[in-house]
Amino acid sequence: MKQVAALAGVGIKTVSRVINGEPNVSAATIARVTDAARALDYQPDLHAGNLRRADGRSRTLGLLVGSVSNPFSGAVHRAVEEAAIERGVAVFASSLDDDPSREEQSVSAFLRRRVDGLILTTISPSQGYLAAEIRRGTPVVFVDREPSGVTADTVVSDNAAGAALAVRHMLAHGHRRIAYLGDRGDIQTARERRRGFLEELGRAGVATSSVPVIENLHDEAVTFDALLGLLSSEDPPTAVFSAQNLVTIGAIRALRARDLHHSVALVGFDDVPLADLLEPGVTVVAQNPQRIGQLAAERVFARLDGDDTPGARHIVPTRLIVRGSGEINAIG
Amino acid sequence: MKQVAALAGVGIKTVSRVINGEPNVSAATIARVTDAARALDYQPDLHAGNLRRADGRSRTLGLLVGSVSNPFSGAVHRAVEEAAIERGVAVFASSLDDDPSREEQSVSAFLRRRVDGLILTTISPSQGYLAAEIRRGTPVVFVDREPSGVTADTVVSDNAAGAALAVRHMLAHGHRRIAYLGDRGDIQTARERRRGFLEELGRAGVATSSVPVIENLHDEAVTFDALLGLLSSEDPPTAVFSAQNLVTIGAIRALRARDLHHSVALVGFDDVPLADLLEPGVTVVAQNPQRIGQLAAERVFARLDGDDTPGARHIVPTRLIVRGSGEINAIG
DNA sequence: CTGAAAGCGCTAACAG
DNA sequence: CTGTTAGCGCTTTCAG
Repeated sequence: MKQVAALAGVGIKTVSRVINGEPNVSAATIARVTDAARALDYQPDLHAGNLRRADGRSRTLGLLVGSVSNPFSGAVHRAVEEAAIERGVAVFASSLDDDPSREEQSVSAFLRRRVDGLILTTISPSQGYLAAEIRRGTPVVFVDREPSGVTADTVVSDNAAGAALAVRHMLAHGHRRIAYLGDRGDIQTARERRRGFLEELGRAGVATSSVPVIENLHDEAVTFDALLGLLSSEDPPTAVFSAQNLVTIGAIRALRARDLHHSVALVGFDDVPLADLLEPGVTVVAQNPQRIGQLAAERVFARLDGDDTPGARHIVPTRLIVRGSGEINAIG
Repeated sequence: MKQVAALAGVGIKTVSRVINGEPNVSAATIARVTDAARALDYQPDLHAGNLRRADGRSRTLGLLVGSVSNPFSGAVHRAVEEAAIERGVAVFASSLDDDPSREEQSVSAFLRRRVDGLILTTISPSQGYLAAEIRRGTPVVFVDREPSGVTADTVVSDNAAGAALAVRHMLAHGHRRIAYLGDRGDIQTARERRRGFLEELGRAGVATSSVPVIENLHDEAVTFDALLGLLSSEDPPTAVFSAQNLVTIGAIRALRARDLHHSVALVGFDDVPLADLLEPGVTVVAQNPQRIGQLAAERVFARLDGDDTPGARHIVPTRLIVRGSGEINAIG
């Protein structure tokens, strides 16, 4: 900045004024400063400025998603970035990969870089470590999973309701023996989906004690093996509810391996790419990750703009997409 | 930091020493400072430190990918983050979305935040605007697409060779009339793939002037329409080479809509999720985005560690994955 | 082993 | 309309 001032033959403060578009600078001076800045390829140091700036804003957000390689996370990221870019805000994005140590590590990395707000997918048993930061006024919004130990804005799918919807759909097609294939039990979202699933079965009069429930499935391979085992058991299910993305794919593979994809029903939670091109098409309870990301960003910016209402839960509806695999009727 | 120093009853510099793990502090003092920091939930301001620090490193990278919602970009992002996290470096990730104005805008946002290095996917006709920054010593690595107007490390797939591989495969199955469905012509990578495609056809003695080449396909819908048109033409192709992710998906849909997916061959460039579960399975020339991201990160860190060899091109091989759609023989 | 003073690049407050 | 001075939170340098 000093170099620019020297080259333009003005004071350092005038350069600052031009860079920030402050009033009270003559057009000629503006032009000279602009030229000098361009000539030197000058980029203002945003962080140095924020050190002294009144609002102290870094125009930066920290985003922690489940896994950058999951389409759900990709969509959330995209929506957040979209909203951020409109406000000239940059986004730090990290992957949780369902590793509790990475959660705190990433948050700390964000905080050291003085982000203006945090959008977090979490896995730790408690987010109490964020209480002080939230009290200090940093907007924190939880996405996809509800926090524990702190109160803050939270944006989630209607996990239990969505799972119930899937169950009702399968019940309507005559199924009574529906298996639950779920993600890790330490993931809050997974527990919600299981709850919705079991409660709906209970309401339909199915003895939930006899329902095949397999959890801690976290990738295709593990799910594949687990479902194969279940299909070979004495009393195999006539329908399967797979409560996550990758679990659904693993389930598809297992059903195909046993050539049961046309006789055992399958409904997945969260949409799967190309699901409509498979045979049969994969019926899913689709989430709305765009909306989740968008809402999360909205909440952060509302807080930054002064909203100080208490943190609330925002629930984004899911919807059933019928494609074939969920409409296979129970036999007998 | 002042507060921590006060609470611990030491000087501000001692706090600094403890935070940075510098030697020459007594164990007792370390303990007191650590306790005070924890009590106050103190997070050092990384940027304030870098203002004065000798190396001036922000421990931050800027990453610009094609589109966060494309699995290819997701994989690159993941690989870069993986490598970065090992070194305690955070990653800013932005999406280009093939908008030239966003390219410079994002780079500028990164630079204002004083990232240590840049990993960029580009779309502008020239990256000359980066010349000064590169000269200044900021490591810049281009991924997926080669830059124009500057020399720097570049990590790309062997686009032309991969396209040629696809062509050879289809020629071996008796095809002579192979259509090319490609992405936007202003994308360097797309031009390379077309070149590889046409040159290989030429080598096989096919008159390239008669080859159906459709470009500027950038999403499923446009591709769908374009291929439908081509299939209805007087001399429809017996095989299709789709030179990009989403183009491949659009092509699959079009072939199915005409019920030609078992009679017209299809080979795609870049892998598609669940490609092996479709009927027929989708034969592709797969890229290795993990390797691309990893290599790019390696190059940035090597530069930061002092490597000052001239910028070079790093080519990541592709490989043909045979799944069915590419092995349909030409009729007649 | 520890602290005081100076300064990184910038903006706030005030003076001209 | 423009420049000067102080200070943001930290590290450096140098003195105890």
